[in-house]
Amino acid sequence: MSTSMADSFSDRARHVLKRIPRGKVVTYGLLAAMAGNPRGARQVVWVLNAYAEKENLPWYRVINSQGRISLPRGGGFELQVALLKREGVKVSKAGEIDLDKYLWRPRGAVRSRR
DNA sequence: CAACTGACGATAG
DNA sequence: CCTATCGCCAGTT
Repeated sequence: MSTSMADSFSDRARHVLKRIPRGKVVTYGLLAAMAGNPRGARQVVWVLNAYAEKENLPWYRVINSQGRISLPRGGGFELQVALLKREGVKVSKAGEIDLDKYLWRPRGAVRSRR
């Protein structure tokens, strides 16, 4: 195949990010894992800062493992909450989101043992 | 090449 | 529940 396949973590992370459905969210760590590096949560942050705006990525659909908004008040928090609510995601005043309800589970990856 | 930087995460107290 | 600390990893300086 082509030799120009970057295949970098950043490329994969951005790719996954674009697949997050409206109204759903993923955690930094989960996104990193889906991109091939379970421990690349911090790289995800880097990717978001580096490409989100440029490539119009749904950066606001990424939250931390505790189900909370990571951005600080006055530093993006408000905007992220607004964008999420706009997609139907309920966000508490403290910035908490119900992961059981909104976490994106690609292809029933977890096989919800019914 | 060493040090630094993050919107993190798991763990310990 | 909360703060502190350490480990991770790629991109920057």
